[in-house]
Amino acid sequence: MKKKVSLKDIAQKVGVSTALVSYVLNNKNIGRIGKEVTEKIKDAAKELNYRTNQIARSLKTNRTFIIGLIVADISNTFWSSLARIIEDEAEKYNYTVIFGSSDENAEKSLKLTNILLNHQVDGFILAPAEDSLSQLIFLQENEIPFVLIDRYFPEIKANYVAIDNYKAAYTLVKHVIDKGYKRIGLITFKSSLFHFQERKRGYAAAIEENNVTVMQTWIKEVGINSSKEAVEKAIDELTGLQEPVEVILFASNYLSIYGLKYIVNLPLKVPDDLALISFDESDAADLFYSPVTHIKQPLEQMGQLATKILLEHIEKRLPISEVNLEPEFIIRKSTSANKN
Amino acid sequence: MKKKVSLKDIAQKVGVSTALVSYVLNNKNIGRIGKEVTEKIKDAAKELNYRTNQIARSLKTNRTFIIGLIVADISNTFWSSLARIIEDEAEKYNYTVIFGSSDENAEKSLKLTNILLNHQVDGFILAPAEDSLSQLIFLQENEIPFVLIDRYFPEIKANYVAIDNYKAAYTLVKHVIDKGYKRIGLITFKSSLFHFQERKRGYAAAIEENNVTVMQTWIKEVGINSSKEAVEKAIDELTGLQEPVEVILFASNYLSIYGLKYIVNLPLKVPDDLALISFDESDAADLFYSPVTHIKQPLEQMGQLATKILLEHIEKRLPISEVNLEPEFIIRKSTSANKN
DNA sequence: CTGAAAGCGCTTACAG
DNA sequence: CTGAAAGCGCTTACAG
Repeated sequence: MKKKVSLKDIAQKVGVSTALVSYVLNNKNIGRIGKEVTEKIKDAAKELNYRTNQIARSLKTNRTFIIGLIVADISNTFWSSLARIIEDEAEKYNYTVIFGSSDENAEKSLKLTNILLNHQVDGFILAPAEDSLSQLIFLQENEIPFVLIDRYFPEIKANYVAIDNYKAAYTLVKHVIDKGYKRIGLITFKSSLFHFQERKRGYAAAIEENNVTVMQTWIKEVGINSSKEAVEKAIDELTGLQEPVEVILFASNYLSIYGLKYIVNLPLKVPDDLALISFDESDAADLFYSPVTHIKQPLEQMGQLATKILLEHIEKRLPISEVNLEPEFIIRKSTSANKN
Repeated sequence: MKKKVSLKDIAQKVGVSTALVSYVLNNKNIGRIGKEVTEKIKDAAKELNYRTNQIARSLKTNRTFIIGLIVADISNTFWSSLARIIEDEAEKYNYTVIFGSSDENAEKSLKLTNILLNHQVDGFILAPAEDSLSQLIFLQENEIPFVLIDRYFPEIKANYVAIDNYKAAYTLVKHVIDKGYKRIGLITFKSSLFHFQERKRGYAAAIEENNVTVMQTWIKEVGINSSKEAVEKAIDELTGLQEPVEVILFASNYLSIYGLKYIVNLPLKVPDDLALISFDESDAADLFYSPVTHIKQPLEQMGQLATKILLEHIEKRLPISEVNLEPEFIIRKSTSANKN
């Protein structure tokens, strides 16, 4: 790289101190510095194509205007959509985003957090992995601002933006129960993460409220980084039961995409042989031959609010924001058969 | 934020200079510093939970270990998949990724480039927008390493990793011509970007080679940030011609996703009434009732190579790398009708 | 109204 | 073998 032009270069050219140049270029010269000098400095800056070295500035000001975003996997459309919204919102406040994918792995997320911390990010937007509570506590102890997104940790009081997953799952399952379905399967992740537990709890509550006992064989929990084969196996088992399940609830878009790609090639037909409900929208759910009834999370709001809350907390000490957003419940063809 | 512990804190605690601490913590003390002092310093660092301030280091070393990634839109699965691959590859070399979405807009991309440059990124991986050639020339003049991904600018000699888009389009169209199709429509972007021009050229070449003249009414060019309505209108026009088109080629996944979501609700049936071919894979193309024959770009290779080339160029001056990768041609049901 | 000086937290050439 | 000193490129409290 060519050597860069610094304040000093401008100062020398104009014949003033770097201090003056800094003041002028940062518009901190209101009613202080003579108009002539100001002009000269601005001209020189333009002529030399000066570019402020944000790193030097950050070292002095203790602010980088970078926020760290740690998601499960940036290549998943749920997270990449959120990333885009966060990027746009951050940009409004002149912040830039540096990101990392944790793969739902606490070790990886710790490593990422440390790297981003070394880069002196001003704060984090996080979708923490299982077993990463200690990392959050560490951030709190060090007074580093962060906002949880999509997720919630009941053990600590922290900023978060999410939906009520219990209610969302309950709504989905209640919908099919009202249609007359009894045997309802769940494909979810084997995970202690609160939102997955809540989804399971909501699922079970809706069923039991209807005086049906949830069979353990109805619940399939796949490893959080499972391949599609695990999902396929779960579907086979649920539909191969002595009394096969009449509905399958997918607890995330990741699961439903794998599931739909498998079911599309199965002889059984949706919704007549099997009804489908799912968390999260996806192109797959839209273009499946029987579009899937699902819960659509308000990504726009989630991303924007998370960013806003984070930036406010970076600016000043504020009380914790705990935000539960209302998801959309979208009814499609996959639950349109009549069981009554 | 709490005040951070610095080298000075460790130095004071142990009673040595910060220089010594720096040497020890960076393992630059081989056969230099006494074992005892080394131990003491390392212990103190651990005890105080020292974290090196990457920003201070960068200011001194002129290296941030951050690469700037500018794509068209991180929420598009093509770019987010690439982002993930680049993230993983970069991480192997201890680099982190800071990203931005240009929305195919040269002004926005200029702004992004400047911001990332201010943050002193060590180099860029870029999918430049239309009319942003001057930005690339600027980077070259300033000797800032970059690699183009997915795109190529014939006007300059620069590192790039892409596929041969002419050949890819030709292959797709040749496939349907061999099946007996004559009237083939193209939905692409109104864009001077080289890869889109090449796709159009390959499309036309395959048709004309078959002694058919390409009708101007077969080619629909929508604005590069069009809504889905523009794609829908294009489809209506192509299928509503006096002599309707028998095949539609979508020049990107963005176009085909919108297109498929529309066509799925149309009375005409794929592949019998209309055959479909497309660039890029997608869940939509997979789950469309008649899965779509397409060109699959080797994202893994593209991302990894782009990252490797960039990092090598950051490390040292090297000759330009121009890489054309071989895409996969995937034949599916959408072109399975027999026209002969 | 203007600017010299100190300092942010590192690294490293150099002197001892 | 060890470490004081300079300096990366900024900002800003403070003195004049």
